[in-house]
Amino acid sequence: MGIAQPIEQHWFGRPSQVVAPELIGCRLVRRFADGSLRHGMIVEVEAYGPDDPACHAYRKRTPRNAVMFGPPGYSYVYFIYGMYHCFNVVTDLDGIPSAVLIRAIALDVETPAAAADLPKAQAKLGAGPGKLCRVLDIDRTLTEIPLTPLSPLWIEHLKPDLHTAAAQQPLELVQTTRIGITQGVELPWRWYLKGSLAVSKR
DNA sequence: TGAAGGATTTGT
DNA sequence: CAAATCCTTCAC
Repeated sequence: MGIAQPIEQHWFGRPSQVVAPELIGCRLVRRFADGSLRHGMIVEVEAYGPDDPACHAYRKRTPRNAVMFGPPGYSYVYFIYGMYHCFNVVTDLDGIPSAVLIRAIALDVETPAAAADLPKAQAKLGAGPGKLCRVLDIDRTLTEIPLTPLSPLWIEHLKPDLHTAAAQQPLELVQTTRIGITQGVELPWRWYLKGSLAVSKR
Protein backbone atom coordinates (compact mmCIF):
# COMPACT_ATOMS: atom_id res chain seq x y z
CA MET A 1 0.00 0.00 0.00
CA GLY A 2 0.94 3.64 -0.05
CA ILE A 3 -0.21 7.10 0.90
CA ALA A 4 -2.14 8.97 -1.77
CA GLN A 5 -1.36 12.64 -2.25
CA PRO A 6 -3.15 14.75 -4.87
CA ILE A 7 -0.70 16.30 -7.33
CA GLU A 8 -0.52 20.11 -7.23
CA GLN A 9 -1.00 21.94 -10.49
CA HIS A 10 2.48 23.48 -10.49
CA TRP A 11 4.04 20.00 -10.50
CA PHE A 12 2.83 19.72 -14.10
CA GLY A 13 4.54 22.99 -15.04
CA ARG A 14 7.55 21.33 -16.64
CA PRO A 15 8.20 20.01 -20.17
CA SER A 16 5.92 17.14 -21.13
CA GLN A 17 8.92 14.87 -21.77
CA VAL A 18 9.96 15.37 -18.13
CA VAL A 19 6.50 15.00 -16.60
CA ALA A 20 5.43 12.00 -18.70
CA PRO A 21 7.72 9.29 -17.28
CA GLU A 22 7.14 10.61 -13.75
CA LEU A 23 3.40 10.09 -14.18
CA ILE A 24 3.88 6.35 -14.48
CA GLY A 25 2.99 4.80 -11.15
CA CYS A 26 0.68 7.67 -10.23
CA ARG A 27 -3.04 7.10 -9.70
CA LEU A 28 -5.74 8.51 -11.95
CA VAL A 29 -8.96 9.02 -9.96
CA ARG A 30 -12.49 9.53 -11.28
CA ARG A 31 -15.37 10.57 -9.06
CA PHE A 32 -18.77 9.85 -10.61
CA ALA A 33 -21.91 11.91 -10.18
CA ASP A 34 -23.16 9.58 -7.45
CA GLY A 35 -19.99 10.16 -5.43
CA SER A 36 -18.43 6.77 -6.10
CA LEU A 37 -14.78 6.50 -7.12
CA ARG A 38 -12.92 4.46 -9.70
CA HIS A 39 -9.19 4.67 -10.17
CA GLY A 40 -6.12 2.98 -11.56
CA MET A 41 -2.37 3.28 -11.81
CA ILE A 42 -0.96 5.01 -14.87
CA VAL A 43 1.21 2.53 -16.77
CA GLU A 44 1.63 4.10 -20.22
CA VAL A 45 2.02 7.71 -21.41
CA GLU A 46 3.10 9.79 -24.39
CA ALA A 47 4.51 13.34 -24.41
CA TYR A 48 3.52 16.02 -26.93
CA GLY A 49 4.98 19.50 -27.03
CA PRO A 50 6.00 22.61 -28.95
CA ASP A 51 7.96 22.07 -32.19
CA ASP A 52 6.49 18.57 -32.25
CA PRO A 53 4.80 17.83 -35.60
CA ALA A 54 2.59 15.18 -33.98
CA CYS A 55 1.19 17.63 -31.44
CA HIS A 56 -2.38 18.83 -31.96
CA ALA A 57 -1.16 22.36 -31.22
CA TYR A 58 1.75 22.22 -33.69
CA ARG A 59 0.17 24.35 -36.43
CA LYS A 60 -1.70 26.97 -34.46
CA ARG A 61 -4.10 27.63 -31.64
CA THR A 62 -7.67 26.46 -32.37
CA PRO A 63 -10.78 26.10 -30.22
CA ARG A 64 -10.00 22.41 -29.69
CA ASN A 65 -6.35 22.69 -28.66
CA ALA A 66 -6.57 26.04 -26.84
CA VAL A 67 -6.28 24.47 -23.40
CA MET A 68 -2.83 23.12 -24.29
CA PHE A 69 -1.61 26.72 -24.52
CA GLY A 70 -2.85 27.53 -21.04
CA PRO A 71 -1.51 26.82 -17.54
CA PRO A 72 -0.51 23.27 -16.48
CA GLY A 73 -2.62 20.81 -14.57
CA TYR A 74 -5.71 21.06 -16.75
CA SER A 75 -7.38 18.27 -18.69
CA TYR A 76 -7.42 18.09 -22.47
CA VAL A 77 -9.98 15.60 -23.73
CA TYR A 78 -10.57 15.16 -27.45
CA PHE A 79 -12.84 12.97 -29.54
CA ILE A 80 -11.38 10.87 -32.32
CA TYR A 81 -12.30 8.34 -35.00
CA GLY A 82 -15.96 8.98 -34.42
CA MET A 83 -16.14 6.91 -31.26
CA TYR A 84 -13.31 7.36 -28.79
CA HIS A 85 -12.13 9.97 -26.35
CA CYS A 86 -8.52 10.51 -25.29
CA PHE A 87 -7.40 12.10 -22.04
CA ASN A 88 -4.34 14.34 -21.63
CA VAL A 89 -2.81 16.40 -18.84
CA VAL A 90 -1.68 19.87 -19.89
CA THR A 91 1.96 20.44 -18.98
CA ASP A 92 4.66 23.13 -19.05
CA LEU A 93 4.30 26.82 -18.38
CA ASP A 94 1.40 29.02 -19.45
CA GLY A 95 1.83 29.83 -23.14
CA ILE A 96 3.78 26.70 -24.07
CA PRO A 97 1.49 24.17 -25.80
CA SER A 98 2.21 20.72 -24.43
CA ALA A 99 0.47 17.77 -22.83
CA VAL A 100 0.87 14.16 -21.76
CA LEU A 101 -1.50 11.62 -23.29
CA ILE A 102 -2.49 9.00 -20.73
CA ARG A 103 -2.49 5.81 -22.79
CA ALA A 104 -3.21 3.12 -20.22
CA ILE A 105 -4.07 2.51 -16.58
CA ALA A 106 -4.08 -0.64 -14.50
CA LEU A 107 -7.57 -0.44 -13.06
CA ASP A 108 -7.64 -0.97 -9.29
CA VAL A 109 -9.72 -3.96 -8.34
CA GLU A 110 -12.95 -3.05 -6.64
CA THR A 111 -13.56 -6.37 -4.95
CA PRO A 112 -11.29 -9.31 -4.09
CA ALA A 113 -13.65 -11.53 -6.07
CA ALA A 114 -13.06 -9.51 -9.20
CA ALA A 115 -9.33 -9.85 -8.73
CA ALA A 116 -9.58 -13.58 -8.42
CA ASP A 117 -12.01 -14.13 -11.28
CA LEU A 118 -10.90 -11.85 -14.06
CA PRO A 119 -7.35 -10.60 -13.61
CA LYS A 120 -6.63 -10.40 -17.31
CA ALA A 121 -9.98 -8.91 -18.31
CA GLN A 122 -9.56 -6.34 -15.54
CA ALA A 123 -6.11 -5.43 -16.82
CA LYS A 124 -7.37 -4.86 -20.34
CA LEU A 125 -10.21 -2.52 -19.36
CA GLY A 126 -7.81 0.41 -19.18
CA ALA A 127 -5.31 -0.77 -21.80
CA GLY A 128 -5.49 2.01 -24.37
CA PRO A 129 -6.33 5.72 -24.46
CA GLY A 130 -9.84 5.13 -25.81
CA LYS A 131 -10.53 2.24 -23.47
CA LEU A 132 -9.48 4.00 -20.28
CA CYS A 133 -11.77 6.91 -21.14
CA ARG A 134 -14.60 4.47 -21.69
CA VAL A 135 -14.09 2.67 -18.36
CA LEU A 136 -13.79 5.97 -16.46
CA ASP A 137 -16.62 7.63 -18.42
CA ILE A 138 -14.40 10.49 -19.62
CA ASP A 139 -15.75 12.63 -22.43
CA ARG A 140 -15.46 16.22 -23.61
CA THR A 141 -17.56 17.52 -20.74
CA LEU A 142 -14.38 16.91 -18.73
CA THR A 143 -12.02 18.89 -20.94
CA GLU A 144 -10.45 22.12 -19.69
CA ILE A 145 -11.04 21.33 -16.02
CA PRO A 146 -8.35 21.67 -13.34
CA LEU A 147 -7.15 18.26 -12.17
CA THR A 148 -7.73 18.61 -8.45
CA PRO A 149 -9.89 16.65 -5.98
CA LEU A 150 -12.45 19.43 -6.34
CA SER A 151 -13.04 18.18 -9.89
CA PRO A 152 -14.49 14.82 -10.98
CA LEU A 153 -11.01 13.84 -12.20
CA TRP A 154 -7.53 14.19 -10.70
CA ILE A 155 -4.15 12.49 -10.26
CA GLU A 156 -2.38 11.37 -7.09
CA HIS A 157 1.17 10.48 -6.14
CA LEU A 158 1.40 7.18 -4.33
CA LYS A 159 4.11 7.49 -1.74
CA PRO A 160 5.15 4.35 0.10
CA ASP A 161 4.33 4.32 3.79
CA LEU A 162 6.95 3.73 6.45
CA HIS A 163 6.27 0.02 6.77
CA THR A 164 6.77 -0.82 3.13
CA ALA A 165 9.34 1.82 2.16
CA ALA A 166 12.23 -0.59 2.55
CA ALA A 167 10.71 -2.96 0.03
CA GLN A 168 10.06 -0.31 -2.63
CA GLN A 169 12.04 -0.62 -5.83
CA PRO A 170 12.28 1.97 -8.59
CA LEU A 171 9.75 1.34 -11.36
CA GLU A 172 11.24 -0.20 -14.46
CA LEU A 173 10.25 1.91 -17.45
CA VAL A 174 10.59 1.29 -21.15
CA GLN A 175 11.07 4.34 -23.39
CA THR A 176 10.14 4.01 -27.05
CA THR A 177 8.39 5.75 -29.96
CA ARG A 178 4.78 6.94 -29.99
CA ILE A 179 1.85 5.08 -31.51
CA GLY A 180 -0.68 5.96 -34.19
CA ILE A 181 0.98 9.15 -35.47
CA THR A 182 2.25 9.93 -38.97
CA GLN A 183 4.69 12.71 -38.12
CA GLY A 184 7.42 12.82 -35.52
CA VAL A 185 7.35 9.01 -35.50
CA GLU A 186 11.03 8.78 -34.58
CA LEU A 187 10.78 10.81 -31.36
CA PRO A 188 11.11 8.48 -28.33
CA TRP A 189 8.42 10.11 -26.24
CA ARG A 190 6.40 7.10 -25.12
CA TRP A 191 6.99 5.36 -21.81
CA TYR A 192 5.39 2.33 -20.23
CA LEU A 193 5.77 0.22 -17.13
CA LYS A 194 7.79 -2.85 -17.96
CA GLY A 195 5.85 -6.06 -17.58
CA SER A 196 2.45 -4.45 -17.02
CA LEU A 197 -0.48 -6.41 -18.44
CA ALA A 198 -2.41 -3.15 -18.78
CA VAL A 199 -0.07 -1.57 -21.34
CA SER A 200 -1.86 -1.10 -24.67
CA LYS A 201 0.97 -2.23 -26.90
CA ARG A 202 4.51 -3.41 -26.38
C1' DT B 1 -20.02 24.63 -47.45
C1' DG B 2 -17.62 20.42 -48.51
C1' DA B 3 -14.09 17.06 -48.09
C1' DA B 4 -10.32 14.69 -46.00
C1' DG B 5 -8.33 12.62 -42.25
C1' DG B 6 -7.44 11.44 -37.43
C1' DA B 7 -2.65 10.77 -30.57
C1' DT B 8 -8.31 4.07 -31.77
C1' DT B 9 -10.23 -0.33 -31.43
C1' DT B 10 -11.97 -4.50 -33.10
C1' DG B 11 -12.78 -8.14 -36.01
C1' DT B 12 -11.71 -10.45 -40.67
C1' DC C 1 -6.12 -4.80 -43.39
C1' DA C 2 -10.58 -2.32 -43.26
C1' DA C 3 -14.77 -0.76 -40.94
C1' DA C 4 -17.07 2.03 -37.58
C1' DT C 5 -18.32 6.95 -37.19
C1' DC C 6 -18.08 12.10 -36.36
C1' DC C 7 -15.50 16.06 -35.08
C1' DT C 8 -11.89 19.30 -36.50
C1' DT C 9 -9.43 21.57 -39.78
C1' DC C 10 -8.46 23.41 -44.13
C1' DA C 11 -9.47 24.53 -48.81
C1' DC C 12 -12.51 26.76 -52.05
